Amino acid sequence: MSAEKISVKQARSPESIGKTVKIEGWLRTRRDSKAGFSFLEINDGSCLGNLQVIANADLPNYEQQIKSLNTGASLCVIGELKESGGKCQATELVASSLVVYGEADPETYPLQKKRHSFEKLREWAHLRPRTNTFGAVARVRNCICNSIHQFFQEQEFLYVHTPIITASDCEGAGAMFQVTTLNLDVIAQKQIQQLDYKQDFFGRRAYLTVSGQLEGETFACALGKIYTFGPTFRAEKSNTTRHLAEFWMIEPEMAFYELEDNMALAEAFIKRIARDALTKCPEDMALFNEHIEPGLIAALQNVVDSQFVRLPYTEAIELLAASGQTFEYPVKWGVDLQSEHERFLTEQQFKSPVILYNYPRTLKPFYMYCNDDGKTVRGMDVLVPRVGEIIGGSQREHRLDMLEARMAEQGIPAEDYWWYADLRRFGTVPHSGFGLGLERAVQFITGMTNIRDVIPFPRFPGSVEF
RNA sequence: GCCCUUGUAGCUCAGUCGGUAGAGCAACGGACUGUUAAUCCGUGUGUCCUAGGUUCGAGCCCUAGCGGGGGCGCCA
Repeated sequence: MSAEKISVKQARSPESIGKTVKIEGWLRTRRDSKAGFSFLEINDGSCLGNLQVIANADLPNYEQQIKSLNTGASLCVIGELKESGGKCQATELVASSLVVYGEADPETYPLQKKRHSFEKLREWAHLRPRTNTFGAVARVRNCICNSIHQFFQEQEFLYVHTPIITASDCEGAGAMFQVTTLNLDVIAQKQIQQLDYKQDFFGRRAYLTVSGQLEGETFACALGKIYTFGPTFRAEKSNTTRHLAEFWMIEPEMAFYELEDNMALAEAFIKRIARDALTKCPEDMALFNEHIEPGLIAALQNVVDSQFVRLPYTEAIELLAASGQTFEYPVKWGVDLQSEHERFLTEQQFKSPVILYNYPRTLKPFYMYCNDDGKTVRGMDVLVPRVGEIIGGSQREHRLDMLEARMAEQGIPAEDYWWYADLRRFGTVPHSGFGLGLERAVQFITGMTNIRDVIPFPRFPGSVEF
């Protein structure tokens, strides 16, 4: 028999009725009817829904094998797709042959038909993609990544790969993981006090990157518009629902863009990601809307349709001070905004994404463009409901004298950044960029509350099991 | 790093006043003419996180440690 291999997603479509097909996937549940057949539900990850398979008793391995199949078993089914007699699906596959690739012993297989807590599923990170929610997260995450590339490629941005191992501390964005080939055990045995990094692999100290921004700027200052999309590392011992030690970051960098252009790009970018998730993953988004975050779809549609609020830091402080709210951390000009303040602005005051900009220069790193008032810099943060800061960016300081002054002000050794300063020395241009944390975007789109559940294998303090 | 909370069956949890542990689900066996997290009947299941301590007696009280979750800080 010639049978075309198709996905469960294709097989669930009424257009496939009448075809003889081959389906391969994993069993989710089995229901027997003593009328002499069993219902098998197969999932292959191509979509949220399962394919219902009718396994009749005349199959040669029905009594021996099929009747004792359990959740988790892997199968190959060949048969004809028919219109389903049931109400919950359009199609069903009537098996003419069923091969079991591998069984899943119900005594030891951890996953059940019923739902598990996300906390428990984190202990089975290797099996959790087999569940509805994590399958949906994986598909939406993929959709978001695809949107990101399309969004930039359509506008003639170049995808640039910035290094993962770096010598520069970049922006002081956080504690860094050190990369070394020095033998720590030997060093400990010999009780060496002073390490000679000239003996190390790179001849000096090296780290995992905390941002590709500075390297990205070098390409923007040659090729115009670029973006990076890669892994990023922070050795902070952060224990929250929105921090990871290893995460993925998207960093566009654009020559000839000022802060307003940067804000416009960031807004269009977020809207594009949300719109694509809603239109391309309706089934998965419906699951999140129903089981994870009620009202999610309406809220995202509102994000797509509305204008983001743009609020200078100084006005935000005035607004918070006049709000009548009591905050744990009092607000006054010059202090950094805390989570509670950001949450108030985006969740209560405006009920929409908010772009805060023009921060006090003392709060922000040396590379941000200094405004004429001498007090503020052209930095911006995009805050969204539930997640908080999803994007951080700025117009970059492109005036050499100002950059050097700011480095001195913040105690940054200029000699380490000679190549960065060269961009200002030779053909400097106004330019801007921002960084989007992919996992925070996935949280925002899916409504998942813990960032550890939107990345396949989360890294956080004390955790590298998988 | 700080604060709060939690740890009991494969999973979710209950466990009163300190008297040596029990529900639902899953699993297994059976029933059922098309089911949809099927339904109904029956069966089994324990290092009560670990180590000390108090007590005639500890799942329960005390101390320390370890693990999980949440909040804060750092940020994306």
